[in-house]
Amino acid sequence: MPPRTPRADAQRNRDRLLAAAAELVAEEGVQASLRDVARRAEVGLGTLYRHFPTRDDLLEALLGRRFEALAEHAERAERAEHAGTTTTADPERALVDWLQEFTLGAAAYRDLPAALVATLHSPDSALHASCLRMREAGGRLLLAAQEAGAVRPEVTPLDLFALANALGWIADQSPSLAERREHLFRLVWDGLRRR
Amino acid sequence: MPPRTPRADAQRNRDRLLAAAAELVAEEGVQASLRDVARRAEVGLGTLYRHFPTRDDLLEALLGRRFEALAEHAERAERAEHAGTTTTADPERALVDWLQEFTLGAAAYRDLPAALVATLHSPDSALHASCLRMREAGGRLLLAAQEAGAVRPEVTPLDLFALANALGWIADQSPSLAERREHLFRLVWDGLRRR
DNA sequence: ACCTGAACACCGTTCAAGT
DNA sequence: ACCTGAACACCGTTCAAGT
Repeated sequence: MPPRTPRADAQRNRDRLLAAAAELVAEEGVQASLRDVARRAEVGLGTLYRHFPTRDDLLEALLGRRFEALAEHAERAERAEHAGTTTTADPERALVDWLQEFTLGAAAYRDLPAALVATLHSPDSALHASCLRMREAGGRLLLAAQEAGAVRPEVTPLDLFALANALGWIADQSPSLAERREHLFRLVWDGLRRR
Repeated sequence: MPPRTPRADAQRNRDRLLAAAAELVAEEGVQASLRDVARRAEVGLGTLYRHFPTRDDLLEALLGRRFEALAEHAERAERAEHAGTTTTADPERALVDWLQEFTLGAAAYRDLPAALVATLHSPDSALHASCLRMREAGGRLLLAAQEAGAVRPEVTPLDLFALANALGWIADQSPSLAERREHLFRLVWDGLRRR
């Protein structure tokens, strides 16, 4: 038998929890109180744990679509490069554009970068899969840019992941640093380019 | 009258608290439980708050010397450059060396970088003064390196502070990134150099 | 199947009571 | 002058009891 559709009240509670979490996490960051989420959703605390046994499960529900979109973005750029015949495919440009968007996504909420990096060593996290897919898609864009001679050969996909998260982390730590996000991005990016 | 020497038991408690905090913060990072610190010091919880009203007061007590030393390091290098007559003063080298040490100091404990960056907007923090002195000393080393044509003119002291903290943050987030600390430092540093 | 909230073991912070 | 620990208002997580 195919999976049954969930009971109507369960589905409703799940929706309410996600809406409440989206608000609260946007306001207070990844560390927002789960009790507050349940309260705002007007749902019992146990109900939250039933739907999202772990904080990472909740975050994955909030961010999954965005991360999938980022992976697809990279995969699309990759295919465009392979198909590049008449038009000059520009692997460097493709990587920069993607990296900018990735940096924004990795810092969608305050303290999200730390959660994403933690994912590296906890394969059971609900965020692990979508995070890995993004890293791999970005890694292939990196390789193309390196083969085109635009990026230093000793840069690894992990370096990219680390630096993008670090840039997102900085910007979320202080308003005066948030202003300098693009400037800092350019400085770091220039460190990755072949000279 | 000059300030009286503290009562012997008060001095003893302060020492015990600092010793316990040094251990615990080294083990668990800046967020270590203050209750645990008091317990390990075998001291009442109120005693901890009397000596260190704020977590930042405790951290300043733990790190003050180290930060002062870093500021002095930069100031020494600065004076050496001014006095540079026969020997070739090397402002770039002086800045890199200092920045390496600064990056290590800013990440002396897990999550310390976040506390230091927070200092930017909270002038009442106990960490503010020593942090500011470091930033200013580093800023003068930066200026010298820029005047020597070694570093891009659009890099600010705040950029330096932000990037050093970001590098320290990365290294403390995951063992596999800690291994790449020097490599990442070189990549970022090369982004700051004039090309 | 699913929901609820009390219960447990923790926090940070304050403050009345002691010496 | 300094120390102590109970008290308060919060957490995250679990689980017996309900529908």
